[in-house]
Amino acid sequence: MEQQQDEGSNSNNSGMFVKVMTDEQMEVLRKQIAIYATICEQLVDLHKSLTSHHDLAGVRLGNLYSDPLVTSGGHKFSGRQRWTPTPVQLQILERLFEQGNGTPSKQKIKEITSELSQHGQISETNVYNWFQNRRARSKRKQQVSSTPNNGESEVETEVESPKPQQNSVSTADDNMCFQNPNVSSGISSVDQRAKKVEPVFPSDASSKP
Amino acid sequence: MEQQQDEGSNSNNSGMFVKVMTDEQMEVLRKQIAIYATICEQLVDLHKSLTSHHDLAGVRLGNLYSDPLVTSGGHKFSGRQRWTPTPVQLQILERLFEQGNGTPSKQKIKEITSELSQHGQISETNVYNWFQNRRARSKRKQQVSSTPNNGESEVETEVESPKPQQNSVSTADDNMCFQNPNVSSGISSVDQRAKKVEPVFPSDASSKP
DNA sequence: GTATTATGAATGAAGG
DNA sequence: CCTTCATTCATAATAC
Repeated sequence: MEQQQDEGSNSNNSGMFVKVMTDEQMEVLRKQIAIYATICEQLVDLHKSLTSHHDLAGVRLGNLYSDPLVTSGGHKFSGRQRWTPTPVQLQILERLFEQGNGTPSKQKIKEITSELSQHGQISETNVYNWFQNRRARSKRKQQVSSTPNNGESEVETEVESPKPQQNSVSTADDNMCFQNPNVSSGISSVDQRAKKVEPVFPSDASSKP
Repeated sequence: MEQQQDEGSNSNNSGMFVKVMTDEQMEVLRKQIAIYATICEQLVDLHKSLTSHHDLAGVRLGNLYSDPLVTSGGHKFSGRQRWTPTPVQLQILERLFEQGNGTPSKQKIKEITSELSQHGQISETNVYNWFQNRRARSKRKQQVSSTPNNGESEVETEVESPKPQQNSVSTADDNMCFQNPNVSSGISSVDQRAKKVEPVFPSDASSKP
């Protein structure tokens, strides 16, 4: 909406069109702008940091790991790579999976881990996860392959799963909460301050681009 | 904050201290504020959406699956079946877990559920499961961390590790990660606009909190 | 380089 | 409680 000179009766002024503000108003206004600027800056920055690599085709998106001990420096992406089995380990694991058909007991896990640690860095969790995933994968594969497939165009079975939650929309000021020290404080303050900003101009600032 | 009718009798101020702006400046200013407001609103909203998932003591955070406003369309939302705590809920839960020394009685569960339902859909079962899982997880973590190795001097010299897998041996219980779905585009635009905003007041509007 | 696939990891829920 | 399953996310690997 185009802002008219609703507030300005100035129109009838002589030549100059001017708005007059008190010093106080001016101060408030300036503060608001500063606050907004700060907020936007922080938020944008945050998002930038969060999205290290731009989105893909719009399907999935990347992510970024924030360093826990950073606290000061910019964004250093200290490695946090997932375990990757060495070929040797993989071989052993595969073999165990075949023979020990689907029963990776806890005790076994320890043994296996010990065994595999001789061939590379590994932890029990890795082994555990590996078996879990392996099994799930196998099962899934079978399911898919065994799907009778009913030559018919498979209809959208899931008609309309209503969203279970997400009702947090209407809540008063349900703000986002981050646990991360860096982020959390930043965001919190931002949010708080955002709330405090009061519009000087009653004109609609709610024109979504 | 109340706005007075400054605009009205802008005429020459008598003894008041006033600042004068041209109409053009006023316009610019208002636009800037509007833009800032919009940006902030969007960003905050965005963050809310992004944090619909959860994470905390764990390692990662969230996800988000739907909502493409930019992506043309024909996008059906995949329904979510299992409960996912909202950030607020998670925060509360974590707190309770810490303080409520590991004994979520049935009665407590009800209370907590009531409390949490204020921040999103939730059921007692969810709370119960959450506590159970949380506990189990903690315990597991401890176990793992308390098992540094097989007592054997770690064979760090993994000769056969063709892959640069510098697996983080640490139990890595603190790492924050945000995921950004299709937000990037939005953010980008926002960012662009933010840059377009030019300061009207050359004065110190840069009071960083 | 980008998009796709494979797979390690996290977690809510169910079973015992 | 503890274990197991199913589902999903994130990322290394790989194809394009």
